[in-house]
Amino acid sequence: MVSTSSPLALMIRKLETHAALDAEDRTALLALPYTLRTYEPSSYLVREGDAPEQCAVLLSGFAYRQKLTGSGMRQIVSLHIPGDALDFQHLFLDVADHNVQTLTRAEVATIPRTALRDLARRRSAVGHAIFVNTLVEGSISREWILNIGRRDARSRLAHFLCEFAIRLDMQGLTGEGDYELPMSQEQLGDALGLTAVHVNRTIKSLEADGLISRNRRRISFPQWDALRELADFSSRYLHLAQQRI
Amino acid sequence: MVSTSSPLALMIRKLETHAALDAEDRTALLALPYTLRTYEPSSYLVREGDAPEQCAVLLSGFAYRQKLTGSGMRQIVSLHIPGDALDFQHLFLDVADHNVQTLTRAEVATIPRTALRDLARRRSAVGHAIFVNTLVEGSISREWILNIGRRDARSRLAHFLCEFAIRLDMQGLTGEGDYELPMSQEQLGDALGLTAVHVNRTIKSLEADGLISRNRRRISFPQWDALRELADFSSRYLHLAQQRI
DNA sequence: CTTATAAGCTAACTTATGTTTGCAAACCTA
DNA sequence: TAGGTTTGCAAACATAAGTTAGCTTATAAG
Repeated sequence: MVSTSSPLALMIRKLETHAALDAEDRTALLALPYTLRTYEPSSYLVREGDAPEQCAVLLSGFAYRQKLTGSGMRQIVSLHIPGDALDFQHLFLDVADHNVQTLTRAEVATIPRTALRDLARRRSAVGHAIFVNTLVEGSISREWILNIGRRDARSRLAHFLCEFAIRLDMQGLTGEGDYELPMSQEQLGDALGLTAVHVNRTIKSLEADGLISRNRRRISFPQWDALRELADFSSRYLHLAQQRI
Repeated sequence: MVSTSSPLALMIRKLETHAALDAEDRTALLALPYTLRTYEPSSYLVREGDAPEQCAVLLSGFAYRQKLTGSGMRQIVSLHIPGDALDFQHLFLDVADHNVQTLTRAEVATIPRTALRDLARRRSAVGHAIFVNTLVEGSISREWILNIGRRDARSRLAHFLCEFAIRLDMQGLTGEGDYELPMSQEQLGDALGLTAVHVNRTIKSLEADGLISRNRRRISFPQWDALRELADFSSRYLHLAQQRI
């Protein structure tokens, strides 16, 4: 497996959940130049309209993509956990169409996009892995559209929580069966297309039904199957079992 | 430019809006094996759970991607116009995570995914063009999440109409400044996360304000700038000016 | 031409979600 | 310890959007 000594190891692990890489691919990825930096909560990593020359990879902490309406309303369009690449878009798109912001304090490795682009071209398995990663992100976006467009607040929140828990599990970032949800109810609202007030109501309602249980932002799922049922959650869209070609 | 004699010419035109292809790339694309078929309205081209071996390209007519909730509610997650590839996802993802359905009668070319995959690997400009196409689709998904999550019905519908008109224009499919909107109000609702009744109210409201004008499904925009303003529409997310590398 | 069907339209009513506001607990930072 | 700031919580109220249902107008089929 991958050496855990390099900060990029987690990104490689993520890429390998959807595509096969051989030893040379991994070596080449580990040989990529990068710079490490720690960001405070709410720091911008990418701003809409920017022409980023770097690709950011999240090593620890959480981040999200976000867009703003002309009148200043915020919509979080994706949530990212350690190991996620935040910037594969900008390998080939020249202008950022959304903002990327840290949720918590976060360590980020930035790779010059030319280096990554060259590697993707040189080693087709790497290019393939990046492409598949992008496709899976696209699938998640489609599920979010469904979730926001057609599920009521309870199911919508439940679905979000299921996705969050499962993605953490897949990256091996899970604790004792409870999860630190790293966002305020305001931010949850921004992710779900709801107001903070209604998120609060909805959390309370799930809690009252025994579907979640929590202590500050630490949350656990005493009736996982019931929650999953309410959420109408199927993990197909995460493509976890993607055959590695 | 591209010969218009081949049915695949329109797909090539689409790919070239975001990436440069040389003569050899075009020749190779035109040499792809394909079968032509005409589908009736509402035909399924891909079903969630399928493992498609073909890539579908829309030559004429309209189509959409769609997901269903456990309780049977439908959400349209993207809309497609002639020239759009409906299936680049399935070049590298093995199981479909959504349904693809025709909106109108439609001509579709299907290409064996192995052939396209090989070509993408052999000619990196083609692979690049496909990747960029996918990235732009991802950007559109993010804008839809914002649209559905944070804009009210009037802006949401206006935004949808702006996108539709501009995308048709870009593909050169536009008439005299009016557009045939190929969907029922029910389907519009499914695309916008609204009910058909509310779509009707909202259309009427835009019409009463003189922002749109229509005759059956033929629609025109007597005050384009005002509509665009209401829609909070910026075309950045369509990446129309994407530099062709 | 007649009928059947789907699409558009409208109205009355219900409800989920948004808005505003205030307060209290937790958290930071000095 | 104090003071400011963010977050969570709650209640009262407002409203956008959903629901149901019926009626009209196109379009298609016989």
